[in-house]
Amino acid sequence: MAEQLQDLEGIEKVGVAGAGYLNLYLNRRNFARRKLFEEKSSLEAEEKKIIVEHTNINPNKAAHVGHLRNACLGDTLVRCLRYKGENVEVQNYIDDTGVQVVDVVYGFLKLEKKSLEELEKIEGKFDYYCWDLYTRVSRYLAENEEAQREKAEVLKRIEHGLSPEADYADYISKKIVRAHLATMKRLSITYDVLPCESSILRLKFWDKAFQMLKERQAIYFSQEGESAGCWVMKLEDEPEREKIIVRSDGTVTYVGKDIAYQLWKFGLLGQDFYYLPFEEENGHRVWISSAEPTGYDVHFGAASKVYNVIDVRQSYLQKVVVQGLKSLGFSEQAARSIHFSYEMVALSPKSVAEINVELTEEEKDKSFLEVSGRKGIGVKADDLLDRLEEKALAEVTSRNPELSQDGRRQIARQIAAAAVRYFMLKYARNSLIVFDFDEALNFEGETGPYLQYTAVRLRSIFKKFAERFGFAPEKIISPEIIENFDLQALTPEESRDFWELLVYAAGLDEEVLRAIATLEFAGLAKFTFNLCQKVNSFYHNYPVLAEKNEPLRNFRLLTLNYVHQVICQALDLMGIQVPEKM
RNA sequence: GCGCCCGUAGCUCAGUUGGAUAGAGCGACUGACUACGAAUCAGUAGGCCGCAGGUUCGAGCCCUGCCGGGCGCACCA
Repeated sequence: MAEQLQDLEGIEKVGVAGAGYLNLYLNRRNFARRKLFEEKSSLEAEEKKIIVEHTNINPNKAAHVGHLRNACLGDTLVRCLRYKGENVEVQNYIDDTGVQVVDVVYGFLKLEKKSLEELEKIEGKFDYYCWDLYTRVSRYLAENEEAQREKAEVLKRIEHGLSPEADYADYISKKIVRAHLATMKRLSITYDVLPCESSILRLKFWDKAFQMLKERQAIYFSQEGESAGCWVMKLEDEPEREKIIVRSDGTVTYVGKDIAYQLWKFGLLGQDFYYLPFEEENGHRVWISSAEPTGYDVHFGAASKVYNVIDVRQSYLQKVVVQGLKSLGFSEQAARSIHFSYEMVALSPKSVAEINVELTEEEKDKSFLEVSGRKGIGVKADDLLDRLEEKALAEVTSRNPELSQDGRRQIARQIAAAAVRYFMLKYARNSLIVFDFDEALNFEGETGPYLQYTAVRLRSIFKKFAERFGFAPEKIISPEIIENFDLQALTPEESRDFWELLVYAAGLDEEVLRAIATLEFAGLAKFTFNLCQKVNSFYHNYPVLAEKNEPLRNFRLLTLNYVHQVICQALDLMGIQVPEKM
């Protein structure tokens, strides 16, 4: 085997290592030249169009840490796919007519007895206001059967678009969606389109999907048993189980609507929404669906592959959706419907103690607590970001007192966002995160701020280099440095460290492909962290500015410059910005 | 009851389709700022990889059983 591999391109020699191993030796000079100067990304798109759906927060309360995990994972997937060259559309589904919004509408109508005008006058953070109201309503509904009937009536009126309930739902959900988008913007997360459930209902997407499902006999009308009078779907791998799609009163369940939505995503419904601009910033426009013609000639959906970022608890329902596609004969699309599942974020007892909620005796005994909007158990995303910014601001101020107030605030925002994003990515997706403030507020060790700090210091070296030697690193970056530099002249230690650093840094593309294939970003996070550790150690051991030997000095600068580029690229993929100073 | 997930250092977690001596961070302990920024770096200690079988030349990883924890299995979303 060793002999046959002898002629491989870029391979210097092949050695038999024993124990069944072959060692391949790279032609080092060629490898270095290719990595440092020639090779750009060799990745290429494979899909016509990819839809990534993430965030999907019920628009009835503030976003919490669990939602942050979803959005960070989804946005990082989007960034990785785009880096690979894919055409990606980001969707954030808005369940603006669902029971959670109805609860809050009911709360405003019955508990608060507020008119729409009064509602508009509420001061402070509206999403926070609703957070509290939602827990009050939930408690009230649980204790009051008559209220549940009243709420059911409100739900029906909203679904049919009747005033005033539907106006409340529209006002509340839109206002809260704006709050969510503002929260996500703090983390550099944006969307292309916001498809609304209200649009799906009014444009009768479901009716069309229902027709298709009936025609293909993907669902059938149950005559007996518990599901009598319902339209149900049988599960392929669990034939004894059936899932109700249409209730006996003729209304469609959430899964049914989701099947219609999934069909639309693949362009299989033969119908599209209308769209209105919802927000715009830096030339990027976020569109929202509408049930009425709007005059805008824009279209979304019709993808060749779809990722749904939804927590693991919905695995079963996602399976039903995929089965729906399959039963309709769209096996290709079914195979390209990817449920990107991840475990939830729970709270440590210590964190719960900080958020002022009452716990039952049973809850007090647990080692962690599930986030619950109904019970008001959760760390709000904006609260977490505020605390991080406050801490970061204090740190920045003590280190860079000469910077302006605005400048320091800007940096603190970037650091806070980095801390959150890295925190959400560093864990494997099927590992449960037990959220703890002390851990999340840490800026040292394996954290986002550490990565930023590494990049900032590298930049600082480049800046000082330019000041001292009169030219920027870019000026001396040329293949000649490698061609003319005698790699053999390096000490054995530096040679070893240099090659290790270079080969490691060169692995970014491979890491991104792996992340996409496994939908696992913990590896990418780890890769970036390890690279930062290596380069920190490297420049600690091998100074640039103090080096008297000019070729060696330039060679080191070149090395750091390359690694800096890779780190910045990796950080960008994770949605982490690099501050000027910190 | 059935299905899915987790169990690796005191704590939080990695461990690449089974591969060479199981790795990080935090915490603990030692060192390094008159220095390209100490949010850093160098080092020390700390492991029956939940338990028991099995497959394999080789298992933290695959199979079976058990123990412990979590989540699903709505005419809720």
